[in-house]
Amino acid sequence: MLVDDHAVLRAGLANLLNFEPGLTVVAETDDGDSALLLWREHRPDVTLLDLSLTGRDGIETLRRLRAEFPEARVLMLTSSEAQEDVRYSLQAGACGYITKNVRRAELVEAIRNVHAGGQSIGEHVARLLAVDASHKTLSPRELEVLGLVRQGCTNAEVGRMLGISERTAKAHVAALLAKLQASDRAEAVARGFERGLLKV
Amino acid sequence: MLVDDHAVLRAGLANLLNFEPGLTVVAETDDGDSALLLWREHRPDVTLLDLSLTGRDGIETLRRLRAEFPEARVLMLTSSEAQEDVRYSLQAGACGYITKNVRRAELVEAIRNVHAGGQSIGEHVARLLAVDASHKTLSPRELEVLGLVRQGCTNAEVGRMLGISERTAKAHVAALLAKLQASDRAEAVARGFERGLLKV
DNA sequence: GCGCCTATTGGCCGATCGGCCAATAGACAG
DNA sequence: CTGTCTATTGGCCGATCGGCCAATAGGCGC
Repeated sequence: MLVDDHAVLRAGLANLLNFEPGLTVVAETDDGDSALLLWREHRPDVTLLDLSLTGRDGIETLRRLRAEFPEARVLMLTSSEAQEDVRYSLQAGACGYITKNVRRAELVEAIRNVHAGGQSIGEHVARLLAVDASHKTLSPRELEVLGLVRQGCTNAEVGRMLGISERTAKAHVAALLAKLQASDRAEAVARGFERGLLKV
Repeated sequence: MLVDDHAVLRAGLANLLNFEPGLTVVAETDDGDSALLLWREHRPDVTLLDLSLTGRDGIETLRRLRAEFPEARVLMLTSSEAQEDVRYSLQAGACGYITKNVRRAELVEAIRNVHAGGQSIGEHVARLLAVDASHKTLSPRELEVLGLVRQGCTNAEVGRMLGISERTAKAHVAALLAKLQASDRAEAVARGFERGLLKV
């Protein structure tokens, strides 16, 4: 099954995969919610899933799918190289993660691999994971603060928005800077985008 | 001709377009430099061009192609919705700009349109252009400063890096904040990413 | 040639930041 | 039950920031 918001890629992919012996595309959609419906209906052996979908995002769709069907085998096929995307995908139960610039043969191999029960991580992606592993994860609160800092909030404003004292906001920002290895809030925001914590 | 760093999409697209009466894919590549070579050799009626390529980026490739062959008709086909990407593409002489989540029929229509000498701007993209038009453009120097601010440089450091006084660096940062409508450097960095001035 | 934009620099100042010290309370895991 | 993590708050201070004033010089278009 194909789940991707690029109809052109889906069509092309379907065409391509159907020519591979043993592979058949049984369903496709650009929408996270209908992906769940289609999965129930078709029970595909392998699901190719993009991160950016029309409705709900790919990670959320993956979580819901795996919650309902733990046996679902999902191979992330996306163009995002953000470290957080990779990590959250695998944590949410994806069997693999490859970027869209793979060659045809690699994709087919990854699909067969996942179908056989294996894991498939692109080598480039594996490097991202390694880098990511050295990162400290931000707490939910810190993520919230990062979002406000991104909007230009001062520490006092962050405090007001979250109903906490300015002092506490400062503590969160300080934690942010340390975990993101940033020397000021501007760099912290940049790191947030680079790591995929912040989206455009 | 297809120029896109996603081999899978290229293959699919080629397959798909070759089924359209009157359309034939004569060449494809994932690399900006070889795109120029292939254009010279094949003189395609229409070139589909992505922004992210293996070597040189799409905008640069577009500029070089148009410089050498002003008659080249190029339709940008990309997943970027960054305002600057749209603007620079059209300024560099693209005949159209559509995002990869178009439906097949729309893509084919756009190709025929561009081939006939028209312009093809997706409606979603047109809205981005409208928003972008209200933006003031950053000077090259300001872009440079934004890049340093992103890295966490203080005004003094920016001055040192650029061989100018801290005071001048401050002036540039002040100009940045005004043009990006940001209240501090953190928000300026965020706006930079949102507008496509900064890349992950 | 005149005007606009860009790049450059100066002084001044209050607001804000980031780093240092230390402390309490709740949650969740081992 | 103990320990680690998160969230919370306080004071203090030098460094940095962003905004205000104004000025000069070069480039580019009308």
